[in-house]
Amino acid sequence: MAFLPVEEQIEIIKRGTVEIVPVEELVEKLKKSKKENKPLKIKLGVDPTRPDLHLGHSVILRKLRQFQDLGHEAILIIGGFTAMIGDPTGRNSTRPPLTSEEVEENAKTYIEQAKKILDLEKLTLVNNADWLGSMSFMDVIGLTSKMTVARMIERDDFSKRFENKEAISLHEFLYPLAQGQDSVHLQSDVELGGTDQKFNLLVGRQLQKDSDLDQQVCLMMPLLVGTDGSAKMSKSYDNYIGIDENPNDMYGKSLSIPDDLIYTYYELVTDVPIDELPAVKDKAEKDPRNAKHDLAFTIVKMYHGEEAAKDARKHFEQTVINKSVPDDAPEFELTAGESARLMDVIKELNFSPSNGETKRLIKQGGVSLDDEKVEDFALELAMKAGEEVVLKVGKRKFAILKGV
RNA sequence: GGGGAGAUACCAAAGCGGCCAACUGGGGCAGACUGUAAAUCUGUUGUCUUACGACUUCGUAGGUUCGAAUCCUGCUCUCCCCA
Repeated sequence: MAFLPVEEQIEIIKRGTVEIVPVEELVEKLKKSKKENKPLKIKLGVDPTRPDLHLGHSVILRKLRQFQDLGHEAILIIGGFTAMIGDPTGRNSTRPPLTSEEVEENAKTYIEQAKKILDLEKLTLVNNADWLGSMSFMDVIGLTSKMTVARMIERDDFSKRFENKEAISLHEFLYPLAQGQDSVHLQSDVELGGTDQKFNLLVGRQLQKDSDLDQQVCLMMPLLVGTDGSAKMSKSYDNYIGIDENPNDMYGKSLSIPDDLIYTYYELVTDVPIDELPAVKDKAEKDPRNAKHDLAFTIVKMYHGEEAAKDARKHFEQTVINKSVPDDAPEFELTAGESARLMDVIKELNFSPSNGETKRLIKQGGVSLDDEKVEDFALELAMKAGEEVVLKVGKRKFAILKGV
């Protein structure tokens, strides 16, 4: 395929990026690639430790996809070997290493989800255990000689852990080197990573130079702030929107982001064309309510299709705005004439993890039957045949109880 | 190799023989409010039990005691200082 003019490529590549080091080299590489009609090798390494992808991961995967669409070669590295070390980046404690079986299993799940974003047909998929695993101890020592202790411990995450008197295992120092070695092996032209990966990406550049290779350009994407509006999106902070999540949750969670993140989300996680972004920004400021609903709709549509997005919008309007029963509330059958404890019904519906929790909910007015708050937690239900009662637990758990 | 400090619920962090299911903050959940699953305010936050209460929990295994998160011993792990 013919490559787009370099300026146009750059414009697409720059969308949402925080930093490209050095950008001039990227321009040169793109020029050369176009001239020789040879795609660039774009590297992205992923750690198969947490296989649940969310919008935060999508930021960088989408960037990789954009390179694919521009005709370049996307190389996704499953960090099979590095996962057995554990990336210390941004961590305040040592990661537990994985076994190779776990890695394989996680990698499968990862790809299963990543295919929603990447073009698998055109993707080069590799596992760094294939080359890192066969290095000799001597090779490893050779690698370590290229890095100084001072450089390692001046890194934020290490120095913080050091100051906080937390453990840093020696093997964690090898992580950036291993990642850099990937770049040497693949002879990558560009490596993608979050801003927190800057150090690791730069090590790749250095190691390539030491091996007399062309140096990769490092492209850093911002870390997407999660739905809480403060910390980066992460499963452990529970402020994430998973790309595999059901449409209703996806829609609702998207709406829960603070208003000032609306534009950022449009820019980083949606396909809204670049030339429409200014208008979107304007709308986000002037009409945040609708801008956010549009955003939520767009996100659900991307991962579940238009129909699902419409349904999700409807569900949200029904449950949250009108506080009424959603169409998709599950039904729960009760034998007519027999009494059943409400607490048990709630437990069977999985609406509450324990009876203690259920009591608390009831005490606080969080449970209602046909819009009437339940006050007695020992309530016994006795349904007549054909009777229907709407049970609401908490903010958004609904069920239709049916007498059978 | 030597010396010292520490391990508490989802996280952080008090408690240091009974009043401790364990202060406090964060998080979570609920109620009110709201364009919102945002913000704010209030309440709540081990399991079982209608309730009285019972049971499990303070790194781990034992021990002392009427009684232990709190005292003693072994073990595991972590941190600091010196070499």
